[in-house]
Parts: sequence; structure tokens; C-alpha cells
Amino acid sequence: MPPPRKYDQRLRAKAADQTRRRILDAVYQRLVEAPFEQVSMDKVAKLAEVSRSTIYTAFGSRAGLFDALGMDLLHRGGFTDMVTAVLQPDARRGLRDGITGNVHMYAAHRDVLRALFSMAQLDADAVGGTVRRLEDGRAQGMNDLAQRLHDQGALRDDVSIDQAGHLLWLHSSFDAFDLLFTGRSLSADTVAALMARAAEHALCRAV
Amino acid sequence: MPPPRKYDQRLRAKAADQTRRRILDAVYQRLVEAPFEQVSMDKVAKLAEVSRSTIYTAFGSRAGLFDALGMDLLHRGGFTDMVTAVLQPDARRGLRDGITGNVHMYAAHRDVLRALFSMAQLDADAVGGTVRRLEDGRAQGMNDLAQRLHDQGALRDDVSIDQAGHLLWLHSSFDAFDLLFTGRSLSADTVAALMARAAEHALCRAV
DNA sequence: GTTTTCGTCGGACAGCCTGTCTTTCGTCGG
DNA sequence: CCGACGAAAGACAGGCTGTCCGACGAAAAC
Repeated sequence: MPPPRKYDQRLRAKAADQTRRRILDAVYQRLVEAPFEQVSMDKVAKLAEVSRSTIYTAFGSRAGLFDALGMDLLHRGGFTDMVTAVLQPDARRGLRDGITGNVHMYAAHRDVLRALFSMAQLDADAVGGTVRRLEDGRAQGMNDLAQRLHDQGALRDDVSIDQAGHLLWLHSSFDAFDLLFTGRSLSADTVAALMARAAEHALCRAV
Repeated sequence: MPPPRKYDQRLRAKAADQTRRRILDAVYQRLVEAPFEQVSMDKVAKLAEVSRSTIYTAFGSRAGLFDALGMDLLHRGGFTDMVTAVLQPDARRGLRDGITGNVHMYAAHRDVLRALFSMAQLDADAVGGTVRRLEDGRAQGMNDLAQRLHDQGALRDDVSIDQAGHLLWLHSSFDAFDLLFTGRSLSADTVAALMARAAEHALCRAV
């Protein structure tokens, strides 16, 4: 039966949001502090000073928790800046600034993003659909950028729009970033410069 | 106490090797058939028609099993062909042929390699040291190739040897391959051509 | 042919994990 | 005051790894 009494929450809803936030912060912290260990619900609960069952009432499941973490990163991690950087009028500058912005965003959240992407690859819906949505958006954006590079005459003659989209997809990926940032111990700035230049040389006419 | 009687095995050792092989084949098969599901020791045991405890006596642990799988791939997967391709006299051809060979080797074992690499990234020693050793070898090889490209005057003036090593490391990685092969549904040949050309344009003087 | 050795099996066990459920408590809102 | 609800605490089922042990059977040594 429907609740016989209406109930407009104010304080309680806020308190509930705060516990959600505490839990998300705990997961984030755990992934940063021990990136190579398994994150169990129990550890997250203890770190957030919350009961394990509270996590389940707040997020539904382990997958829901990591899904929410992904959404959180999407909203707070500077994704929008990156999108606007790509969409600036000059496509060639959009390439450079987009890749650079991307790299810095990846660098700021490396451990968490790595865990998220690895989990998504290993177990299809271990992190819900967030990673997929995020990557779909990036694919779209890079295809658009490829089209605009073509329209502005920036692509070399032997590079098709599709090929440009593929290479942009590669050069704006977290994996490519991480190969250089972690695998070669380079700074974010170095990685950004290297990737932006590599992409430009692979795609664009010589200046 | 030491065994009071000497024991030279021939038939029994062969039989033991066969069960090891059956188990490795079962893991491989399981990873190919259900790449997005968790591989449990129990399922592997049932698939190999072997007792679960036999896997532990043969490989020690789950990590040992996947470590052995990595070693197996290293020996049977055509790694040596790739190495000789890189080491041919003409460094620029070595770049092309090396990346091409790499890509085809990755394509032949995509699911298994993806599982191995993802596990290694998510849990440091979940797959033993094989992945690390393999990647160390690749890093070495790409640094050598960068040096030889420089020695043969193939590098552009604005690309240092270190930078060339970084970019070769990126373009010869499994992750880069998989981003295009799986993420963009391209054929192995297409990926090979795309990556080889991208690397060459990013590194080398114009012909 | 007898005895030793050892690979394999099957099951029991501890320990950790997820996911669900139920009970209880404290407190906000009408 | 009292209903609503977020949170805690714990019990529970089920799956997983890793270890241990006893038993069987066949190869190897004598």
C-alpha cells in the first residue's frame, strides 16, 4: 500500500547523500592507496565507517557502487572541459587541446580509472554501463573531430576520415596514456606533448 | 629422509605432462569461449576432466596456472618470429614488420592475452611474473629499435631516441592493438597497416 | 612377483567474498 | 505523539581459493 502520510525529506535526504559521498570517497581512497589489491565491500565499509549493508541499500550491488563511482568521476573529473576543448572552431587546435586535456584528466585519476577500465574489460558489467557510455561518447567525439579535420582541409590526402577517427580513438584513450605515463614513467605534460604530436604527424598535413 | 630407492620416470612423467597440457588447453578454451566470465578453478577442472586438486599439485596456485599459460603462449604463440622481424638489418623495415607481426600474434590470441593483461593490471601478481617479463622484453626490443632507427638516420630531427622508444612502445602494445581491433572492429590486417603507418609517420623522416 | 613411489582423485575444511534478509535503533516529519 | 525511513548489525546461502589427508592404481625398482 502507498504510504498513508506524505513525507518531504530535507535533512534526512541530505544526510543520506552525505553517506553516499563518504562511501564513494572511501572507494576512491582505497583505489588510490592500494591500486593493486582487491577492493572488497567490507574494506570500503570500514574505511567509510559505514555498515556493509548500508552500501547495498545505497548502491544496490558492487557493480552499482563502481558504476556510481564512474558517474561521479564523469561529473567531477573535468570531462566537460575536455569536450569543449575538442569542440573549438579550429579542429587542429581541438586535436591538440583535446588530447592534452584528456591526458591531464587521466593523470589526475589514474588509479581509479585504471581499476574501472580493467574491471570493465575483465567482466562486462562489473562496473555497470558507465564505462561503456563514457567510451561511446569519446568515440563519437573523435569521429566528429575527424570529420571536422577533413572539412577544414587538415587531413593528409592518404588519410581517410575513418582512419583518422581510428587513430584519434587510439591517441585519446586511457590505455595509450597509461602505457606512457605509468609504463614509461613520463610526466603528464610529456605524455600530452608526445601524444598530441604523434597524432598530428600521423593524421595531418605538414605545416 | 631421502628416498631409499632411485626412481627414473619416463612414462609417468609423460603422462603428467599430458595432464598439464590438458589443463592449460582447458584454461585457454574457457577464456576463448567465455571471455567475459570469471574463470574458476572448478570450471577449468571440469573442462579438463581433472580433479581440482590436481591443478594445484601441477601449478601450485591460480596465479601459477595463469603464469604457466603466459609462458606457454610465449613459447607457442610466435613471439620468436616477431623478435627476428624487428631485428632485421633495415631498421625501418624492422619497424613495419615488427608491428605487423606483433599485431597478428595479438590477434591470434586476443581473448587470452586480454585476460592475462587485465589480470596483471588489476592484481599485481595474479598472473605471476610472466606478463612483466614479456613486457620488459618488448620494452628492451623497442628501445633497441629506436636506437637503430637513429643510427640509420631514419628518425626525424625533432624526435629523440627516447621519444622514439616511447612511441614504439605504444604502437607495439597489446592495448593499442585491442583498441582498434576490438574497439573499432577492424581486421588484423587493417590494424597492422594503420599502426605501422602511424608509427612511421610519427617517427621517421618523409620518404 | 613383490615392494616402493608418485600422480591422481575425492572430499573435508578454513577463510574470504558477494548478495539478501530480518531485526533493531535513532531520529526526522507530520 | 507517532509514522516513516536511513542506518546498523548480524545471520545466512552460495561461490571462490588454498590446504590437507586418505585412498587408489599404475609405473618403476628390486
